[in-house]
Amino acid sequence: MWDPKIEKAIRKKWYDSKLYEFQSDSDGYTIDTPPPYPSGRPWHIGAASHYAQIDMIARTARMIGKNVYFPIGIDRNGLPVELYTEKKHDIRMRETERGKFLDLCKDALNDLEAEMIQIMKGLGLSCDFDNYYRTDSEEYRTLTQATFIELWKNGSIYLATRPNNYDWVTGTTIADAEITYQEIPTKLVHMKFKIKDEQTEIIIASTRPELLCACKTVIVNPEDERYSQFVGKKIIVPISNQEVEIKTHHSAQMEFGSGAVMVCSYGDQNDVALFRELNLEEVVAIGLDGRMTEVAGDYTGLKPKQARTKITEDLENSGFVEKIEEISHRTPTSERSKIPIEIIPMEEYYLKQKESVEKIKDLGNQIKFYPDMHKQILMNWLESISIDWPISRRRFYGTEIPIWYCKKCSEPYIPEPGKYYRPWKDTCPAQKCAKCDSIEFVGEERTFDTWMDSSVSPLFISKFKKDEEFFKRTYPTGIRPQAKDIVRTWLYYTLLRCEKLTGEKPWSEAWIMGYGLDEKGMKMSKSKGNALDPLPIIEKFGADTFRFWSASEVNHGYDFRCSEQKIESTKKFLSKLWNVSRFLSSFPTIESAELIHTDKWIISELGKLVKECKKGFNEYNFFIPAIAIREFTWNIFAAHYIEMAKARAYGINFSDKERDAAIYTLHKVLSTILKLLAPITPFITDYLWQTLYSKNSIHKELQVDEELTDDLTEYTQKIIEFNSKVWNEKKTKSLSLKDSIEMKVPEELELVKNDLIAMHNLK
RNA sequence: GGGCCCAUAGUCCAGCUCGGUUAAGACGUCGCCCUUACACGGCGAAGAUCCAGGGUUCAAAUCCCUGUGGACCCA
Repeated sequence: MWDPKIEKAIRKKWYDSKLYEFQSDSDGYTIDTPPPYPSGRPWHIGAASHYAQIDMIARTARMIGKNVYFPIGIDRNGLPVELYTEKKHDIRMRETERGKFLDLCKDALNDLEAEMIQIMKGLGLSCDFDNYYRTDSEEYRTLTQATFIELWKNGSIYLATRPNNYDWVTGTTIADAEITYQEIPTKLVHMKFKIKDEQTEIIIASTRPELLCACKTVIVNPEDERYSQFVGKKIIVPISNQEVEIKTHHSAQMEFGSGAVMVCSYGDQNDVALFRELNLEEVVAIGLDGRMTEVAGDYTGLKPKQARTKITEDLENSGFVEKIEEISHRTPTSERSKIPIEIIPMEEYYLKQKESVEKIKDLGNQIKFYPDMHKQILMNWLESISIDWPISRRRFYGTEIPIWYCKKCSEPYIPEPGKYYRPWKDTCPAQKCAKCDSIEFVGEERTFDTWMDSSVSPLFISKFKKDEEFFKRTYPTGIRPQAKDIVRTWLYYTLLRCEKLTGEKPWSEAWIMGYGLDEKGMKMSKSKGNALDPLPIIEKFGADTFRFWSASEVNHGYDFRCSEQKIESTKKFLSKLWNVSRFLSSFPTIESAELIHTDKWIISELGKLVKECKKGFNEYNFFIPAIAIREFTWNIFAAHYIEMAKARAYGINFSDKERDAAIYTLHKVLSTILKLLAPITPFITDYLWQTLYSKNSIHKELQVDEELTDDLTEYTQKIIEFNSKVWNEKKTKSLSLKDSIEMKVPEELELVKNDLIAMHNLK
């Protein structure tokens, strides 16, 4: 029986002999492997499946003769490790000395990373573990900073104070791409606003009454006749008592609430747009600590949620409330901390992206997507880009923004690219300010959005600005494999950065995989508690079982369900393959033979299989070969051909020539199956290959090609039907399968008659 | 509100591009069976109004339209 414990020794042999080494001095096929983030156990089973499939891409490419450059990195920048470290040591980042905090993060990452690499090796990945990179290494961060410096110099980056998405739990700005929307139950408060100098009231509904103090106007739809008489008049905001003008704007929906909308800085992105468009004076009602500022009067210091409760009570007590509705509101929340974000004006660094949208569309169209439908995710995202990308973060564990400012005149100093800078602790490389000659500088304390690091991965692996010759040979790289959910972030930002820096696409192909879902079809996540830990599953059933499950479970590009039971049952196929091989191992291999019709029949079915597999390999869709191989091996080769050829292979009542033909064909078919399976299940195929056919690894072989043969596949159905008929007949008559029976082979099977007679012991 | 994908046996999934087979396979269930590779097996059985309605057609799971339900993305 196939024992997955053997995998360990096989793996060791591969890695020790540098079987998958890339020849860096000649042209290669480069995989822009996603550097996984070591966020701790359990590693997502969907991710494990994802990396297993990326490895199949590499192996497929090697088997068609490509010199595969398959680097692997670990993404180590960003928020998750900071939160992990805070929790682990029960400390607060901002209350800890920065250097010490960074050290603690680094230690945590090293532990998590070691475990992650063990899992990846366990999966049998054929990437270059000896030279794995880290996105927080001096070398990588130097590149991130150098690309920033270049973009700063060519004017692609600027500082601006704008209303930004602010996550007050983690204390940092976040990009639109880091926002997720959640339906959250909330109260829609219908408030009475009094028109100045009149005895009339207007009802205004809002989910954010705590922002009354930041209300600068009330808008109604220009078409809305109910309010036309009030347009231009002053209205008095309850509680805060400021007077604001009623204006018309098409964004006021007549059907929502009363049709009149209060505009505050800032309840949502529409407010932001209105403040800009109507040139309203911004009021900062919520501070960086996530609490109401002094403009909130009695509510100063409260968190928005508390202030909302309190102000709602006060409004009710003062008779300003008409009614309160319970509604479900689509609320923007931070992808990281899961809390509703606030929109707060802050100064941040921006990378221009609006101007690049058309160029990125072009690049996107130059790239072949597998599957093609997922290109649409990128195109949809490009359509919705409305502001530039805020790239600075008020966090510690990230690549530092390499800028110093003159203490006296605030002139920025940008260092030379090519070195790693830490302005929060390093002294400024400049002697004096270029503008005012002052000699004192203040280092920038902020770090980059981690996508600033990840988005240069194709440049890093192709040695951009480091090895010109290698870069020219390697870039644009071959393929970017990645998951569907980070198209709008990783894929998009990489296109943006690489376009700006090289003017070219970063890869020729993009391969987009779906998500791993739980048994019920829900997205798996640690927080929901439905995440499956891949490690014990791989240990229990072996990497090949896991890999074959991954390939055979679902068509490429679609989301897939994960269940341990399904993975376990996949193991049966490997056992089948093992037993077939065990049977064949009792026969010698034969160079050539004169085939009879039964042999030619299975060879033509084999040809069909090869063709089908090639189709799948060409699209890097391993579902196609996995399903086809299983079907062929189990239900045609083992069930029918082996049984038909068995007597002949043993040489019972057949000539030596006929015997040799059977043996030759058996080995021909099995060795082909092994090669076709090699990219999917590299362990068992290599083991069997070396046991039966060669001293060398199967992973040094080229993939089989179709051979031109007579097409006898029309017999397949007839053979299956006849065999079934005989088995049924014996069953009805309570005969054992080896018992003799009187049945006539139909004329249409005349060509394979002798094998059928021997197989069924026909009279 | 817009986009995208999906809907086929208890479960997963193929077939749909290019209309015509008895709608394939796997898992699970149920019978029978040790047949010199394999009981992690073999043989066999049950199990599908192909989401609904309409249209095109001699013929629709497949093409078109309209719904319904689900997933994801965006506003």
